[in-house]
Amino acid sequence: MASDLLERIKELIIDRRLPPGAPMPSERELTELLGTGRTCVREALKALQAMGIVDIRHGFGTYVGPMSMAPLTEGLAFRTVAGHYRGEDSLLQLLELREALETGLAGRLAGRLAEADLAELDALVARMEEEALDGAVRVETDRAFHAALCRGLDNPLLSEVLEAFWSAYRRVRADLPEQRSADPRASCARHREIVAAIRAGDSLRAQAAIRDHFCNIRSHLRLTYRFAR
Amino acid sequence: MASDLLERIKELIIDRRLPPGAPMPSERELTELLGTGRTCVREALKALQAMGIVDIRHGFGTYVGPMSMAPLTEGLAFRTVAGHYRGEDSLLQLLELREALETGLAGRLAGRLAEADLAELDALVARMEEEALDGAVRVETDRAFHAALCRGLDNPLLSEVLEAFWSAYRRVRADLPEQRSADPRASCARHREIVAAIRAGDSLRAQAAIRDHFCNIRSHLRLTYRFAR
DNA sequence: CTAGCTCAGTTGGTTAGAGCAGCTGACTCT
DNA sequence: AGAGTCAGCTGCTCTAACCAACTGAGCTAG
Repeated sequence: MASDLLERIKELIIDRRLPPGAPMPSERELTELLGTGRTCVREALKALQAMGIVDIRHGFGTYVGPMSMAPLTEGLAFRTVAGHYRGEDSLLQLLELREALETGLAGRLAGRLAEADLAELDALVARMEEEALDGAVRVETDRAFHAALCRGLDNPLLSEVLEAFWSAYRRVRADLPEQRSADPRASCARHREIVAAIRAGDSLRAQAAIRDHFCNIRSHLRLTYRFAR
Repeated sequence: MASDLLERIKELIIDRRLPPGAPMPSERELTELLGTGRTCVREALKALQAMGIVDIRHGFGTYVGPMSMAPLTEGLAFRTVAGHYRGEDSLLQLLELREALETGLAGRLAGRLAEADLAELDALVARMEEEALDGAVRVETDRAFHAALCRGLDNPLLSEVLEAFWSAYRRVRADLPEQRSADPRASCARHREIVAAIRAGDSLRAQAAIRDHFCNIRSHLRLTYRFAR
């Protein structure tokens, strides 16, 4: 009877055309509305929260979630860590996933990026080079670069999914102890080449640059694996 | 106090190296183990279930989940439907996401697919053509084609993510009423071209074929949008 | 009159206890 | 030996009460 509670709450959101950020009925109201106990309502809401559909704020209320892809990060990171500890090359798989997506992106992106976006990418690479001199590139800078890359596509979903993959990768690297980082100088050069290729409108070159970038990361990853076993 | 219950249960899985399918402690045991009420344990488990980390079976027990990307489908489909009803081109975004990923895939796939896989793809296209004569291509056949495509990559994560995107797209199309389907005959030809390009080892041609395929779907989608408004 | 505090009333968070419902396996009766 | 039953696991649902976070109205002190 209360097994399709999740669906019914989803329907409620759809039917009422509730936009992200809109307040949901309170737990007590939902309890009456759906003719079920509060426990079940709460369990359903928790599940919806895990999916990013709903946003629960203690003492304040429940709201329609931002519908971002952020929850993906959670599951993906966990899956990857768990797989890693069981001896799978899950981190490598995650990296390949990102590579496939970004490669496909670069193809469509080349020559279609506004000069403003290109300038921002230039600035980010410049900052990377600065930071590389001080030792290591800040994580935020790298994230900003990848985020700026797909902004030009005008596809929020794509951006968020990529961001989620990136975060998951990052998180897993942070969770796993043994890590050796790549040469930051070489990494900068690769980033610069990516921007150059896109500016030149050379789709093939852009893809090659991305692939090259990932190939480098991958080889370092493999090194890590070898030492870990 | 019980706010990081989720994390603690995840840790439990990691620490005990529980593989997918392994039995979790029962709710009552977890209650004692974590020193908290049963309600909270259940809420946490529900959330974990929504992330695919745990698999709950009534009257049987709770098990470590398959860690598949299937839950992604849920959230993605909902987000897309909700966005659509609010006037966004969310379905188009989802389609572009798939396109970017499959394009990136095709690049790496070309020439690297075993003959056995290619033969299977051939067979699937042949079946499509048969079904096209009877009216419309069965959904299962299309799914099988896309699934077979990435099997050659030996990257389960990639396959699952793609499958999740595909399912979400499919589900949304089914949920939304107004739909006009593409010409099945033309669709078959495009699928055949994709296989041919990959067999030829022509990375560029394979990408073009995929792009072409999606371009066709997209134009039909746009048509649908125009009529819907 | 205003700045700040307090408190009542909202919301979600947590707990305990009871009973329901699905599944398994051993035990019993035919 | 086979079929049916039942005890004992599991998760599911509900109730009722209380805790904790936050808001906003209203009061108080400056």
